[in-house]
Amino acid sequence: MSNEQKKAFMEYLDAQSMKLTRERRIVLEEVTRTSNHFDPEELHFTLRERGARVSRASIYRTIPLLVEAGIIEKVQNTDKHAHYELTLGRNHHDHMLCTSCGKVIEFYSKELEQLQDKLCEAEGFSGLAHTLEIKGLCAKCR
Amino acid sequence: MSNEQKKAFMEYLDAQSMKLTRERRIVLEEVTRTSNHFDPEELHFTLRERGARVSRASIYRTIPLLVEAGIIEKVQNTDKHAHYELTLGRNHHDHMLCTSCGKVIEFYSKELEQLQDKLCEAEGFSGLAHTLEIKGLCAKCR
DNA sequence: ACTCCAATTGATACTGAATCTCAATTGCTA
DNA sequence: TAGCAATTGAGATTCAGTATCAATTGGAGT
Repeated sequence: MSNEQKKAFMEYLDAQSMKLTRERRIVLEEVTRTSNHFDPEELHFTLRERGARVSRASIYRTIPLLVEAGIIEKVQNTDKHAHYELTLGRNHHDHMLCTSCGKVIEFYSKELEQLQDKLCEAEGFSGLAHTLEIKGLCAKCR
Repeated sequence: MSNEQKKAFMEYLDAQSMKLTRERRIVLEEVTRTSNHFDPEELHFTLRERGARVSRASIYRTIPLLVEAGIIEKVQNTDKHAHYELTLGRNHHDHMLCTSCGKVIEFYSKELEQLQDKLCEAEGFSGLAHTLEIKGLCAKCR
């Protein structure tokens, strides 16, 4: 886990008069350690496997805090349950999702970002965040 | 309801050896009649109010058929439950969502579409559909 | 380092959207 | 018009996510 992420969380908690508990530390560590994408149930299972005792309730309670602290973001996808990804300390990107094999391609385009800013301006809209998901077939599946 | 929508549904059902039942007709009519955006529970309630007897189960069973038939699309939003919007017979567009007042701005940009095609090509990806949602503040709320 | 108390936790109950079940009903094809 | 596969409705079920509340704990103040 980068210091940046831990620092951001501690600052957030402090600002809210919240405590950095053992459970919150473990969740943050796991989120930043393993993978970029995760969902709450999977996280719970992984922690159980590794012998870290953190209840399901605490995981569900901690995730929104990490979102609020700007460390993770909810990913928009078709699935019924929520997915998240680590964002703090990583560059912004959008997603292409292969509907055949499930592959996720992360991509970034400066041009795209600029165009979106232009479109927001045209509507008098102040854009803060966006999610773009393109569904289709990856090179292998097409 | 436009003929185009009814025709598309009948063709889809036929191709799947499915029947155009009273219930499916009522759901299609309501979806195309009222609004662009809706969710299943709201649809159920509205139909009850209007005295049309269609069970919740049938509504939940019909919606995926309308999606498959290309008549409606699931909308990606933060909410916990699914939302859909009428798409067949309407032009493609993306959304800006005001996080303060909830206002939804629909917009279209040819430039944006072309840029996405270009980005897909660069990844060897065959894009079929996309959703872009920009969150921020509308002109009034900013 | 110790005390104290509000914040937090875990176990479990609960909620609500969505799906499944199955006997009764109904489109459609011949 | 008959016949049967597809469909329906009512209610049971699932499952992600939330709420409850007694027991525990972090950390500010001393």
